[in-house]
Amino acid sequence: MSSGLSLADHITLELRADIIGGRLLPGMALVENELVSVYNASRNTIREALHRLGQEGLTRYVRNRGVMVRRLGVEDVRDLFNVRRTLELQAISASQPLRDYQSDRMLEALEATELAREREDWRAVGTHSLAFHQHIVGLLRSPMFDEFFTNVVAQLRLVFCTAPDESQFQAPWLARDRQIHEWLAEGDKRAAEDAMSLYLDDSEQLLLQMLAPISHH
Amino acid sequence: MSSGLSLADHITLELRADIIGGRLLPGMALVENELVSVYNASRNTIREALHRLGQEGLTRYVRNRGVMVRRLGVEDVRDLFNVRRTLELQAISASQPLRDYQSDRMLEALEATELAREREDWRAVGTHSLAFHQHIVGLLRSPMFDEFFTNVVAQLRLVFCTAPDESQFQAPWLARDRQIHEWLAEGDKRAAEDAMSLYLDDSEQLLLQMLAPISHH
DNA sequence: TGATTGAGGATTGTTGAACAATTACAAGGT
DNA sequence: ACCTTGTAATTGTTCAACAATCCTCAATCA
Repeated sequence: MSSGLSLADHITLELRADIIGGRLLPGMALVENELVSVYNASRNTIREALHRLGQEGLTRYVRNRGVMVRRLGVEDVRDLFNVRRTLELQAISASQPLRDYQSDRMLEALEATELAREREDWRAVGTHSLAFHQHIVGLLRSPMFDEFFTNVVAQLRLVFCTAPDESQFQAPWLARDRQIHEWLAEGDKRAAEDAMSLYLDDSEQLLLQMLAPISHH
Repeated sequence: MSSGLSLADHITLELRADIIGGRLLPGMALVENELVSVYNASRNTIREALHRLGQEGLTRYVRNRGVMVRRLGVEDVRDLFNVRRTLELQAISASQPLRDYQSDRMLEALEATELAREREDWRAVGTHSLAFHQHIVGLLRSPMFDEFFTNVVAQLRLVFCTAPDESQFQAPWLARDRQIHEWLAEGDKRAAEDAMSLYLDDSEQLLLQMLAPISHH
């Protein structure tokens, strides 16, 4: 067990995977005692993990009432896309010509998206597509933004959990991602930026109207 | 003690204030047992507070070795200013005409800076000047960015702790802040953006050359 | 009926002590 | 000088207990 990670780290990891993977749905309560028996850890360790998830924005914390998987609303999604627009568009417009390893990492993400689509694993499609966008933000070369955007991505995946599967292939997201990468690789930042801007608008629109029916608290 | 805040919250608050206020200097070890006797709290509670500060980037955590006040280096400062440039310049260039309450909040911060300068409280000068810049970021109207930038500001204040006091008044920062506000209030975003860009460049330059001598270790 | 109140139970907040695991440091042998 | 080794200090984790708070739901009263 000398994995270099503390037990609380492991539990945080597993809980995060369960939330992001949709096995723990928004609104579900995370009761300390239950988790104690599930993970065979002490309450203190569990608490540490829960607090951490709270700071990542994956859970909601109410004093004396505990932790529940966060339920993201219309306002939250708007904020998330404000952040995406600011960071992703800035990353493109301020980017130097793509280095090989940067382009390669993006291509890997796009390939993985393609594979996931072929086996109709829509959750994985979302995951890998977001990985592509994380690499876009990586163009800013800022460790702080990288870490911050990791949380943004996690919260977006949480929104996807609320979504019915079909909505994933309503639009050719993958093709648009590829197009953006293409333009970036060619050095046509203007085209890439415009495409990304439209992409984000459409994506936000889709999520918002998917969330609208669930607006009654 | 029904302050609505948990004990761990209080201790986190006090520790953060001590770090940012320069009473705990970068490199100092935060030993759990010492804090237990200082704050009359149990180790678990202390640990919770320490972990939280770590996630804010104010402390460094090494497994099995504990927590120490973070020592920010040249790379960290460069990252911090990358972030500042991205957010503050974008906030200005994408801003709507200033609402009264927005302008008022900025003016309050500038007045407070002025007062602090008159009583030669250089730490307070830095604090209130940074509050002005936090309000700039507030123009983005993004709760996520607001929270994120709060951490950025905290880390910058940590850098100031390393600095000798004199460096605070080498340049007329306050006048430049005022000028930026002026241009913003008049709606001249271009001028405000350019001034802010220069401001950030100079500020980064100053901090970097102040940090250069301490680059060993 | 309908609103209020008030146990009782469940859950979190906090403590204190204990032990294992890891690290730092110094003493001693080669 | 270099390598062991042992001891102390510190963190990692567990456990059990109790206080504080909140929720539920039934009993009470207008």
